Amino acid sequence: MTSDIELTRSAGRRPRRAAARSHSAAASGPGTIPLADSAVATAAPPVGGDGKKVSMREVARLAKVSVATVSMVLNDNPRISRATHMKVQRLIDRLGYRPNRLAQSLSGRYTQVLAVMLPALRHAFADAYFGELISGICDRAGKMGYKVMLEQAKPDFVKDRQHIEIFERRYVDGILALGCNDRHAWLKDFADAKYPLIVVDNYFNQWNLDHVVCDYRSGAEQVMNYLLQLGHRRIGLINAAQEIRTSRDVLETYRAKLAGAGVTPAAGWVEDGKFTEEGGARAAEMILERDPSVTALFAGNDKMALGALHYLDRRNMDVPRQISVVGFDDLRHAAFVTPALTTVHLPLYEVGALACERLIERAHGRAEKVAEKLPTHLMVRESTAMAAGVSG
Amino acid sequence: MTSDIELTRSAGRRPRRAAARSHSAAASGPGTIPLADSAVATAAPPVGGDGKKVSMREVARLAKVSVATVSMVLNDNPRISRATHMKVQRLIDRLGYRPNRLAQSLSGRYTQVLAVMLPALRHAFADAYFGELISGICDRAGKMGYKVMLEQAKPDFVKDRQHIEIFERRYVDGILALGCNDRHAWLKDFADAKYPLIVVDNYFNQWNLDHVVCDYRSGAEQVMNYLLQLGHRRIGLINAAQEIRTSRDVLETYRAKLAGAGVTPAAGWVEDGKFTEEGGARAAEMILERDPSVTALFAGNDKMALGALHYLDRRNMDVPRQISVVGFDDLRHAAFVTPALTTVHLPLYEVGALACERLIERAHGRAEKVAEKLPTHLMVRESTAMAAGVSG
DNA sequence: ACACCTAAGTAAACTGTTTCAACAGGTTGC
DNA sequence: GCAACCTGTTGAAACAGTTTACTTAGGTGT
Repeated sequence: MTSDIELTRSAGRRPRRAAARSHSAAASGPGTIPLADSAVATAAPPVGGDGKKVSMREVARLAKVSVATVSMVLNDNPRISRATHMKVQRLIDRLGYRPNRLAQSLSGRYTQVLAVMLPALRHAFADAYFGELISGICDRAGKMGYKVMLEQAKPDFVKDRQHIEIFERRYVDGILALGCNDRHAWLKDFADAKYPLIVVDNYFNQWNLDHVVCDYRSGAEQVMNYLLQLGHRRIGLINAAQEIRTSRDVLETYRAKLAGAGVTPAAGWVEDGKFTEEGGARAAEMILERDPSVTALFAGNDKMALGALHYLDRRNMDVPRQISVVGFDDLRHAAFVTPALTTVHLPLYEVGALACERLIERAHGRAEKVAEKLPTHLMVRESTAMAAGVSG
Repeated sequence: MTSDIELTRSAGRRPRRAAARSHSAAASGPGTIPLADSAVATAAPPVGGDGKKVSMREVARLAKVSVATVSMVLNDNPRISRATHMKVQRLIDRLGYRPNRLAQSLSGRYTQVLAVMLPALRHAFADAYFGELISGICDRAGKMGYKVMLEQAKPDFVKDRQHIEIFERRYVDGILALGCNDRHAWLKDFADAKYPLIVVDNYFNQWNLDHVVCDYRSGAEQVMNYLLQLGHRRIGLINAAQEIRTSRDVLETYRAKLAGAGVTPAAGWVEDGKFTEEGGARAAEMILERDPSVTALFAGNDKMALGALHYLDRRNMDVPRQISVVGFDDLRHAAFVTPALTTVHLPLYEVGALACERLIERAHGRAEKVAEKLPTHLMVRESTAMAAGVSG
């Protein structure tokens, strides 16, 4: 690459003292080494340390106990007496000793790390939807003593079986899969629950996978009820990615609710908006070109709704007087736009946090399947009004 | 918390075979164990494995070589003969053996993990600015065989010295610090370059820290030159966070350029927009209230510029005919707004990627300080025009 | 007075890899 | 004919912890 620095693991030789420990111990009886020997003498907390990093062995030597005892002190094992515990703990504090997590994980059962798997979209990280989920995940993980690793499910990643490899090579204890859909066949490798994985904000019927989702059906129902109540009958749907189960839920709810109101939706009322602003604008255009009498547009996410608003603004159509627009997500941004967007609030932060917690439980032996559904609610703002021609 | 599952590390007892290896070897000469013994017999690739995870020892035993040899095969050590290399490699493939990364890192020098440190903002992950940086970081890290860990510099995190601890406990090889400012005193712990850290898209004069930044001064110069060329003289600045060096660079450039054009900026022309849409809107309002004759607003980031646009729209002011607006960042969103935002393009993806690469070099022994400045350029779109009263 | 029990602590095995020092066995130099 | 070198391989130490099985000392029960 652009650097000529060696990046191989077999780099720079590290000096290995040949069986030095046992000899020095033999030279003077065990524990006769004076305490002032090392960092103990410094009174101040060892910020930056004296260079050498202390190991459990060092602590044990200075405390005149075995490494097993130090380990047990660290893990609050009740077999250790109050006095020894205090003695060792004090030394730990004084030396600024911190257990090496690699050694702990190697020896123990857990890595205390989770992977967040993002779709291979170029701008997945710059997306407010994923950001909300990740925010919830990171907060909860931190509280539970876990670290979070970022992964992207690129074609190569899956082809190389890396989704399995991060477990086999003991990188992580579990995976939180965001933004996945029916085409992500690699997910079926987790259907047997051999390695813990939780699908976040989507679910699958074809594979038996753990999941934590928002209640998209109920959200869509609230939107449709509300629009129908406002007198809308010719309602367009800007949906997306039919390979996503929750998107299909929205579409099905839309159809069912229209049917329930005695309306047969025209084929032209539904258009794919590809989850983007541009797509949403284009979809709005298509729908209104095919049927200019449509009085409301229901978008499958806020981004597409904003795109639609944008298109309508360009066409000088008055939202909400001429046409109503509803989104889905309730991103921060949605409230801060003209007109402020009526939308379905998804508890994405909570979904992320809960998924994280359940995943950790799973990794620690929880047997029952995880299948949680969190409630959504409608945020009525300024982009919706009575259908034109209906008196309030 | 909400779960009663044990989360301690000292969980479930794992059976330990007592010195079984040496005994079984004694029972029959070394290497006389039949090959069909374990997974070797299966012809198909071991997707999912046979349950037991294979270690290097297992591979060595079946290949009738030492673990040292297997290790050298894995690391392509030239001291291993072609024949042995092939024999061992074939077995590795057949068994689906994957080296344990914890053991590798424990034994070796590097963890092959970097931390991305984000500010403690509730919505840091949902931010397009950070998203771009992280996207660049993750891509480059992946290409260089590194994993990326997410951290948030919350007050507790720093108070507990966790920014040091992630090194001491061998979680990571280095830190990429995003969104930091002069108040982040914890950064000075890295001034001595004891542990590798690179400040991303900001820099410090008070602490000697590695950094990779966009050229904010040059970006601001381009904006000011352009606005002055269009005839603007009464230019408002919506800036933010003066504890950020690059923000001060923008402010200083703004003042210098105005002075160069013989303009003394009124005190009321500069207002803090707090990097948010809401703040940008409020700042625009303040500036225009104090001096309604201002003909252009220059915002320190796109979010604030969008907020300003929004405010101007609400006030029915015509952008760009009545007033011009310029942003800074060039987020995807900026191009997709009415009117499309004229802004300074920051190569955030590239900054992230380069910072990542330099950090890895640093972790691997690079001695020279990292201080890179990437060029920016003006994206002229629809939100700017000749100043009112100036003929084109 | 002896077996039995408990509490507190320890030695050693174990996790899975890297790397060094040593070592056979074969060439080559002189 | 033997010292010197080279090649390929190995045993074991090292990394830094956890956990098990054992030991020792002291206290009870009968």
